[in-house]
Amino acid sequence: MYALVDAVAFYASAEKVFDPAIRSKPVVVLTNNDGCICAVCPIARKLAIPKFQPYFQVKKILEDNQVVIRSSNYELYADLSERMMNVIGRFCDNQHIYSIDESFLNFTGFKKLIHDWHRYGHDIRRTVWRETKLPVGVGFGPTATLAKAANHAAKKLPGFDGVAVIDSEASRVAILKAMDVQDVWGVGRRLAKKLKVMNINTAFDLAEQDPRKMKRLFSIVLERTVNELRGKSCLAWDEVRQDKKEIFSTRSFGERITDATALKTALINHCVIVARKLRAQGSHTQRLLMFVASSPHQDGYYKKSYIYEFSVATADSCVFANAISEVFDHLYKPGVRFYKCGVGALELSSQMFQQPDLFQTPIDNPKLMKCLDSINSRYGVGTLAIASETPTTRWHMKRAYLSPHYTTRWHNLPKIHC
DNA sequence: TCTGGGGTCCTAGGACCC
DNA sequence: TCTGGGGTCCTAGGACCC
Repeated sequence: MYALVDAVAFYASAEKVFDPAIRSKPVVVLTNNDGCICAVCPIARKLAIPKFQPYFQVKKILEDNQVVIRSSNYELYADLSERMMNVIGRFCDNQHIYSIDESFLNFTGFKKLIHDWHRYGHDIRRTVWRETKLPVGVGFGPTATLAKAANHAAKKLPGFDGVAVIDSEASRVAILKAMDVQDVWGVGRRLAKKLKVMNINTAFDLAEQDPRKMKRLFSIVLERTVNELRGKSCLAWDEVRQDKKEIFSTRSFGERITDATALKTALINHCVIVARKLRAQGSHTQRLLMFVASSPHQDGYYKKSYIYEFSVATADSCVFANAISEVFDHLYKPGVRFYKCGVGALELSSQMFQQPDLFQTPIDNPKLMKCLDSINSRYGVGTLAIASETPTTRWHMKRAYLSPHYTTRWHNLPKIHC
């Protein structure tokens, strides 16, 4: 049995934790740079406020409905996420954190025999609320995809109070029949459109298809999904939590930038993040992609990328930074108003199997990186940084509606007025 | 006069997720 | 005046080689 536990409109709920005054109000949270709406609380959802709509396009609707607006406060969300995951993790010793607000629990071989999954689910919900003031939904199912489907039912279908269980053929059929095919994990807008032309409208319709036929018509990904919906586990536990095959760090700027130094510093910051994530999963790369771009929404769209090939696979921040300095002139173009840039490591391989170069002295310094990582993990990321990371010019993120970092900065501690 | 295979690698863009 | 997220994986199609 699997469970999927996730928070209801996590970012919006997180904003309400330390600000009870807005708990009964409609709240939305914006993406980086206040670009789009990325979280809509249940109260705001009733006002039909669309997710992932550019903010400036719905400004009027938000004002008219007196919706509370918040900029993304990742420092707060990351901290609350960690607390929430710790509480959830107490309910199963095999937990896989899938995203900032979702975690799968695998009860295969669980030490405790659970007779009543409903009750167990409500236990989780109650405990998470009591200890973190975050509302969660819980779904149980014999495969990860069915647990996801149950979780969807728990939160969206009437008659479920935040917990849904698929533990019989009857419950599987009932929940899948009530679920639009587009809400299935792995089926997006485009795929749903094609499926609906074939008269496959609900999750149940999809589950009734021949998996091999779906593979032939669409992809191996959909074949797996169909099998999972039929109760056959295809996303093996260790596959759900497989190492990443590529790792990116990209970001748009709060304001357009034209300055070469600022752009270069931004790229170096991204490559440092990528390098850190690579080391964290024990991977390294021989190919590093770097790109810069102007706004695709405006005329004269400029986009340039470069793939740097190292002679030996590495995850060394300094080596990455040097690579960027080396090829930066190929990317930068004076006069362009840069909107976005990023760095990605492609074709990752395991650090356990490094193939050194016979004729060259090593280009990287794993000991130095290990030292850097342990200092930063102890005293916080950024405590120790490479010199070229430090911004000489400010490029800030636009966050006009930022809430305080209640839990991570002393001067942001919530104050209680008596 | 016209036609013709098979494999690998690369890349941009598509699709999906949160 | 101007504004449009971030991350990962897959695949079709082009280029090139023999």
